[in-house]
Amino acid sequence: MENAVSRDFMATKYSDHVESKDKQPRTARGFKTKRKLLDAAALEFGEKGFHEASITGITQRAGTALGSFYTYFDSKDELFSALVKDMSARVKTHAGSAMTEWEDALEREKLALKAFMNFAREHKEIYRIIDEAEFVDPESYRSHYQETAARIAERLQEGSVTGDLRDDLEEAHAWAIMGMNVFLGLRYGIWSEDKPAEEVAAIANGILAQGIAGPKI
Amino acid sequence: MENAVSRDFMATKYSDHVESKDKQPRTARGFKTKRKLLDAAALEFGEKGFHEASITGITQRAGTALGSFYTYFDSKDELFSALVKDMSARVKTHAGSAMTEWEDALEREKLALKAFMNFAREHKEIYRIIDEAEFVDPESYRSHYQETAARIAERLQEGSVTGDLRDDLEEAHAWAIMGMNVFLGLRYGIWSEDKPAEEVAAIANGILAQGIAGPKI
DNA sequence: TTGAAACATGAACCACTATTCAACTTAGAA
DNA sequence: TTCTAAGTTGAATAGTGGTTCATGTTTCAA
Repeated sequence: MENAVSRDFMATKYSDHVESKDKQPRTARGFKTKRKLLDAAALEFGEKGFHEASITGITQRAGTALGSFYTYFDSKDELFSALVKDMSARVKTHAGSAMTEWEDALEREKLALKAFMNFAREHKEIYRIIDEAEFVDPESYRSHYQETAARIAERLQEGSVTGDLRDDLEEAHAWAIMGMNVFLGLRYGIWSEDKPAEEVAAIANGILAQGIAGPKI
Repeated sequence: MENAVSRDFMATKYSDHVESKDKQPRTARGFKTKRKLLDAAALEFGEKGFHEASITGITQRAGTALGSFYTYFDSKDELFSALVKDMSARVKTHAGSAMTEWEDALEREKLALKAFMNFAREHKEIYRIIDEAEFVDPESYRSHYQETAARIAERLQEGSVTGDLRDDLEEAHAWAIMGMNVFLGLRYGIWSEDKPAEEVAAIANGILAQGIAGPKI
């Protein structure tokens, strides 16, 4: 991001990915338009999915002309890809900022899930866009989950060091936890909100704390 | 399925869903052609995904004329939907038949995961088709996971009764377990097979058995 | 103030592919 | 064997929507 002009107008939201050269806006007006397109696209993709979404729909939502889209993006795919990378970063940021205060490693995981669930509820379109990336932009999808798992694995590692957690935890444990979180997010964040995030997080945490086995005799 | 003619020719694989009237084959030749189309479609959708897949590609793989497709299916969507429902049933059947012999509820869950992982490895296209249903045929997708979760919940219930499991398990626990399984299946079944199914299943089972907390002091 | 670079506009273009259909072939019951 | 329903065929149709581009407008540094 070498362009120093009007840096203030860069969306804090959408500035973290590498963009194709020559399509960067250079004036305040340009940044504003690009931002409108990005926001509109998130809505359009979130509501309709990649294939049902149309550039026309996006530009209409954004209140710009059809052609303006191509002033800032090379193609529909490129836009989607940019969006996925950005959403991935936002999920990461949000979860990270929710895990600042915790007593032990288990509590930290509980906070992570709760944050994820609330984020999913507030941004259902993000959930859908990342999920659809499995088919539209597989590379980004893979990166998203690999990186997420890596962050979880790191936390587990730290928990092992402090003694909060077992010391034989590995990548697969991280994937298992991530899977729990994602599916609970889908069921109780996206599909329905019939159970408080706190409660869902408590249930998942219960599994991590002691498993589901019956009391030993 | 009221048609009694040539019932022998019905694919055991693809006969479990309700089909649109008037498109059923009535002769041996017809059943054979429909079967070829279904198999070809599973491959085509599995490889390319719904939107990249084409009817032309499907009929070419099947070795039939383009028009023959519409002798048996109303549309591309209808075919996909039929496929999803069938694959869902196959996953269910496969998992069920793998859980016949077990000592306790936890072992049963381990068998379920191992069966699922092996199934995913052998039928990667099924995994992808069901996953893509989230966007192409949301109803079927929802049903698939709701029903899967319901079966898990039932097993948990039984485990509670026998005392193998805690007695406060509910739907959310089933979803958590399902999420674990699905993500482990994705990571160690579809993306890579670098870890034996047995080992992955053991890890997940370890979580269910005792959680991931460190030894109490 | 001014002129060149940015940006905006939307009609037209174009490639792609799901679906239709009318002519033709095959199966199998009577 | 015969005749009709079932099945096959692939060229033609039709609708869609991503992308281009020539033209007009706005911005802002000099």
